[in-house]
Amino acid sequence: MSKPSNIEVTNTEPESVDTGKNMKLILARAKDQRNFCPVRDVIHRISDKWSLLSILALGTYGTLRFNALKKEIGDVSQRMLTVTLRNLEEDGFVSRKIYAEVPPRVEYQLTEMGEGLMQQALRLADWANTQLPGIISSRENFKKN
Amino acid sequence: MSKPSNIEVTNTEPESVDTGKNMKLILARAKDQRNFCPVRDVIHRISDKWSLLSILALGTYGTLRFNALKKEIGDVSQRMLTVTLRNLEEDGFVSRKIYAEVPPRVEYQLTEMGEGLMQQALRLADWANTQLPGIISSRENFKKN
DNA sequence: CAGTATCCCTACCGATACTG
DNA sequence: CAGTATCGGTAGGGATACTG
Repeated sequence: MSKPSNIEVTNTEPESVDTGKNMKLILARAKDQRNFCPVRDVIHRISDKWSLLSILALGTYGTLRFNALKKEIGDVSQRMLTVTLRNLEEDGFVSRKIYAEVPPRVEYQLTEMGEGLMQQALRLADWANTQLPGIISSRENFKKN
Repeated sequence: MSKPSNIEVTNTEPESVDTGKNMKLILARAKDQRNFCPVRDVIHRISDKWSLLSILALGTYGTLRFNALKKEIGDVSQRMLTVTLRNLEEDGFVSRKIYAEVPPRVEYQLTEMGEGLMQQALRLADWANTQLPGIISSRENFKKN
């Protein structure tokens, strides 16, 4: 649990699925790390209601103050934006700079790791978009049965 | 909402982040689709507690019966495995074949789309693993302040 | 401006018991 | 074997009010 000494998951070939014994290793590790799995961890972080939108907004504008970000996202509550940003900051995806002024000014921006996360999200978005028609028709088909 | 006529997100270059006006389009669409966004949809599907593990198990073994899958995952409740599999089936990631026998036999396996989803997950896993040290140290640093 | 603090509501999830 | 049905606990999230 200390350090991930050897990474079994190294899908450099996006077209092919790892098969056979390698998959068993991956599965075994996934089960092992049930309570501390980096994948689930990252997914959990971006799967809440506002993280992705916050990351996308920061990626778009570079730097945003709290209320500018809030206005940009639109319908997020003040509380939830604070919680979201603190979590992202804690994990190192977002940096937070406080300027000692009155009234206070706080600026948020993506860290390098945060930009990496956004790229992962965009990738997933790309794939999801291509799959969308299939998902929708599958759902409609499911309803009928 | 009917069909995604033009896909703006086409990150074929994994090394670079889309910048400028393209990002604004992406952000605008993400906000627009707040209540029906394919990305959030897919993320939401795989972000629950058991979907990823189920997909990984099915990807590993190819075909599994309900109780075999349950045993493989280990600590999932019967109810939650049923719910998880139904959701995955509804979206077209998992197929479910019922054999008219007594006692009943039901076999689950990944669809083609499900294998695609697993590949996306493995990709994300790969990235997450490389980022893990950074995330951990960021968290520890955060605690101190 | 950029937050906390409080309350409350809902969705997810687990345990247990029952069934075709 | 492969599920439902029911209940109850917990975490995510929103509304509102207050503050350095």
